[in-house]
Formats: sequence, C-alpha cells, structure tokens
Amino acid sequence: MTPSRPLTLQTIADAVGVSRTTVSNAYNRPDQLAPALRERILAAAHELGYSGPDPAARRLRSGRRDAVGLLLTEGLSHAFTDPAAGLLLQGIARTIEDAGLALLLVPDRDGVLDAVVQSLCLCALPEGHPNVEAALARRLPLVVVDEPRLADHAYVGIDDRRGARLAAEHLLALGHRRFALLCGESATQRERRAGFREALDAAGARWEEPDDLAEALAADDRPTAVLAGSDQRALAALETARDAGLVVPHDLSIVGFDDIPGAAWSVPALTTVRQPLLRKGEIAGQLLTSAATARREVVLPVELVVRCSTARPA
Amino acid sequence: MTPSRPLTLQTIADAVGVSRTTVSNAYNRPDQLAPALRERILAAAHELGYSGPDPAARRLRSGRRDAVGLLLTEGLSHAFTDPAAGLLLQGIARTIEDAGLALLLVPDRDGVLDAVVQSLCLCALPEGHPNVEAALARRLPLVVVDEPRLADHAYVGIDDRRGARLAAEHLLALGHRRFALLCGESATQRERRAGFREALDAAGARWEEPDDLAEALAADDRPTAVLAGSDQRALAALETARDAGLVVPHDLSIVGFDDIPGAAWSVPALTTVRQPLLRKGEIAGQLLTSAATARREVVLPVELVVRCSTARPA
DNA sequence: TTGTACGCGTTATCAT
DNA sequence: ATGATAACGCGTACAA
Repeated sequence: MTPSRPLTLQTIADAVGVSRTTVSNAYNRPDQLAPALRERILAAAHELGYSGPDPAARRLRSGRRDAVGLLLTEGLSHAFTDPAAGLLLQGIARTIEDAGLALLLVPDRDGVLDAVVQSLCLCALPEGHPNVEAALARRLPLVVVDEPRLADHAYVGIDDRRGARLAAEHLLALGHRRFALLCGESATQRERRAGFREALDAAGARWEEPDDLAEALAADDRPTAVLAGSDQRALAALETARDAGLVVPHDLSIVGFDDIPGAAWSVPALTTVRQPLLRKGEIAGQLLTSAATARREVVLPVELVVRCSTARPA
Repeated sequence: MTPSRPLTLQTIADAVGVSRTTVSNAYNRPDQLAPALRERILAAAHELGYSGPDPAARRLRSGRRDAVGLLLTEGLSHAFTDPAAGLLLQGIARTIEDAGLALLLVPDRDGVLDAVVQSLCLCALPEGHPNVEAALARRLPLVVVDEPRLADHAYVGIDDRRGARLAAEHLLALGHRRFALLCGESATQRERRAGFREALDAAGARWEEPDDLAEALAADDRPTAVLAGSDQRALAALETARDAGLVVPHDLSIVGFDDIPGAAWSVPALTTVRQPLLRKGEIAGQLLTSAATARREVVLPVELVVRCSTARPA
C-alpha cells in the first residue's frame, strides 16, 4: 500500500495518458469523449480508487451548491423531537429530495456563515436572532417559515392569531368563562397567545397563564378550559388533568393547536386547530428550490377540528 | 444599487486599503492583526455587506469540512416520519451539534458522491446498496448503524436476533403456540424475523407470515399472538385487532420492537423489546466526530419490556 | 504587523 | 475529439 497523495483528476490523467480536461469531461460531459476512451478512464479511476471530482473543488469552481440549509429554533436535534416540526420537515425533505438536492441542518450562527448551500430556510426564528442576522448577511435566497417576516424574502406561514381566536371562540360558544392559557415564548407562540386573549377579552372572559397547571387546577375557582399553544402542550395538559383526577372533557375542556397525528390518537381525541404542516413544508421546499428570486408570500388556512376533548362546562 | 460583482476578500482589502491577506487574517487569525485595524476591516465588510470568506473556497483551501453526512434507508423524508429513526437521529444530532458540525442529509447516490463532509453515517442500509458502494468509494471515515457490517469501519448496532428471540420466548412462556410474524424486508427486519423463527421453531410452535393480518385473524385457528418487527407494525396490528373485534391482550397478544415513546402510550401499552435508540445515536455521533480512524464496534444491549399487550392465551 | 507568491482541485474557454 | 490555459476565492509559508 502506498501512502499515496490524494487522488485527483491529474492522477487519473497521468495514469491513462490523457489530459486532466479529458478526465473531467469523462465525468461531466460524456458527449465530449470517445465512449471507448471514457470507459478506459472510468475503469482506471475505479481501479485506483478515485471516486470522482472532489466535491469541494467542484463546488468552488462550478458555483453549484446542490444543497439547501435549514435553521430551526431550538437547536438541531429539535428537528427530530417535535412532531409538528417533523411534519413540516417531511414536506420540505420530500420536495428537496425530488429536486435532487441535499438538506443541510445548520447548528448555529457560525454554521450559517459557513454553510455551502444555495438557499436557506428559517423556521420559526425570533426576529433579531443572531441566526437571522447571519442568514441575512449571507445574501442568499431566504425562505421564512412562520417567523420572522422579512421584507423581500419568501414567506410561508399561517394566520396563527386567527387560529387561536377560532379555538377560544369555540370554547366561549360552549359556555366557558374561566380559562388557562398555555403558551411558550417563541414568535408563533406569542401570536397564538395574542389571538387567545383577543377573543377572551372581547367576550369579557377571565383567563390566567399559570406557571403550574396542576396548581391552577386545584384552585377553588379553577379554569374550566385550557387553551394550549400547541398539541404537545395540550397533550401534557391532558396528562396533568388526569393526574388531578379531572375527567376531560366533563370537568375540563382542552384545545390544542397544529393537529399533529398524536392529537387524533389521544384519549380523549384532541379538539385542535389544524394547520397544513406537510403542505407548508412542501411549499417551503418549492420556494427553496426555485431559482426565482421573485418575492412570494403564502399564508395557508387554519381550521378548527372538533373532537372529544371539549364540552360544555359542568 | 450597483449590480456589484460578488464580494471577495479583495473587495474589502481594496476598500480598506490593505492586502487581501490582512483581511483574511482579520477573520481567521485575529492575533496577527492590530485590533484597531481588525475593527476597521470588519466594519468595512459589514458596511459593504460582506459576510466573510466564501464557505466553498474556504473548504477547498483548508480541507476542513465541518459537516457529517447521513444516509438513510428509505429516502430523506423518512428521517422525520419514523419515530424510531427520529430517536436515533436525535442522538446523532445532539452530538454533532455539540461538536459544532452541521448535519447533511444526503438524498441519493449522486448526493453521496457530491457531499462535502468529513465522514458519513450509513443507517440501516441493505448490503450492496448503491449508496453503500458510493460511500465506500468516497474513502471517508464511515460509521455504520445497524447494517451492513463493513470490514474496517466503525459500527454501532444491537443484537436484533437476540431481541427477537426474547420477544418470542416471552410469548412461548405464556403458553402461545400459534403466531403471526410481521416483518419488513430491510436488513434489520430480516434479522428480527430470523430471531423469531429460531425461537419458535426450537419450541415447535406454529407460525405464519400473513400478507393480510385482518384475514389471518378471521381464520378458525387464528394466531393467538403477534410478533412484530417494530413498534409501528405492532401499533398497526393493535388497530387491526381492534377493528376485528378482538380484545388485546385477552384474545390476542402483541409484542413490538424498539420501544418508541408511542409504545408506552398506546392502549393497551405495548410489550416490546427496548433498544437504546438515543444512546445508539450518540455513539454514532461520537464515532462520526472523532478523527480517530480506529476501528470500533459497539453492540448495545436489548431488553424485553413487559407491559399490557401480552397475556396467556384465552 | 503586513504583503508576496503559490497552490487547493476543479471547470470553462478556446484552440488544435 | 482532445489539450493548454485561465479563472474560482481563499489560506498560509515566508519574506519584508
């Protein structure tokens, strides 16, 4: 075994006795070559263990990137943790894959600056986040999912606030007057919280945002309904209610948001606000793939799905 | 707005009135520069909208890749579909992220050949698959998860066959004699099937591999137990049994494999063979990150988790 | 502390 | 059909 310098086009060229250009053509422009010669070259390459032009060099020279980058809110592994994110990413991945591109999951700000990609997708990032700044600095085609809204960049999202109002109004219509709100601090969560409050305040209903739901449910004038900013939170609330000895929906109504698959399987099945996560991902994927810098904004519809976790207050 | 040539180090150098090297140093070797000058350079860069050295060029020149590649069985979007894969990938992602690397999801054979990565992870690929060949050709550090076993490459997996035997023996011990096997065609699925058969044949029990479980359950001497190659299949079987009017575990016992989170939530909770998916991912991640070409093989333990989907036959 | 010079491995152009 | 040559944008000895 020779410790052998790394193999390059030139190595093969020398071995076969042709020029570097010809070897390059053997890989990239088969029509520029006598088929027989091409065969000889490829055979020699295989024999020497050369697997083709170096990807890094090829990218520098050609300007092609053949990959799109993905930035998520809560770190990279979040992609595989959160069912809602999973559905979105599935939509993106399908489209990207069909286009023959790779998907680069970017870990942090430095990763953004260093990513060899043709476009970047920002998923639910807080406005002003370092990653957003970095992405903007890259001057690449950007596609924003959900947040933040960026002038002159493609966008796909939903009307979170309206969805939240739908949920709240459903419970109000059932006769609920005392609510617990369960929302996080992300941009979309804030929108949803705002929607809940709008509807609730308009109806003059009472609401709180408990630090500890279990505690709130133990209170004397406990809430009769929970408005959750996501199905995951709603599912957790379901558990909390069960632990507290409350029967859903008889003692407590719960509404989620997203309509992840698990929402339909839970017992009782979750009433929730559906958003077309898969479709959202597909659209994001198309936006990422299309060379068109054309500014486009897509806002997808939301829809209340009434299942079994909501009822009139006892 | 000038249509401006793409910005390079030289652009900034010219603007500030220093050499290209100095600008490069401002980014890569701060100690080689007067802090004041560095500030001026960075300011000018920011002003001009230059976001730093071109990632592709930097990679070619430096030889650093700062990303690891991931190859999955069933296409890219599979990563976000399958809960078992999700858990594994979560483990990988965490480790990769901690190392400051990006994660490249590679779509196909061409993607493998073209991936700008420092190492590749093959997850449960069939032996001889084009992607495996391509990965081998790249001559990069390879880490195999589950399958296939490759000489001279890092490996992490479990003893699928033993896990399957555990499941089968559990049911045999309960007194079952007629079984339905539900396995796929992937390499790991085949191993598990083999494990089921070994135990069953050794006990002289009867088994079938029905194309249609519903049909099999309708038969006169229907199986009293189902051995599934994954929790997903087991969960589907649960549904099928319910639709057939069978009560699990009274009328039918079902065992899964993997112990995904959903296995504990189902009704009834699933008896299954647990494998440490998260840990498997973390180890794969470490193997991918470590520069060490040292060959390593890790086989993680499996364990039977008895919950509520199995009982003595009626 | 700064600048000069030389690749890194490839692809595109243009000549032969 | 094949080959010489010039970029691509950058990193880093080494000299100044």
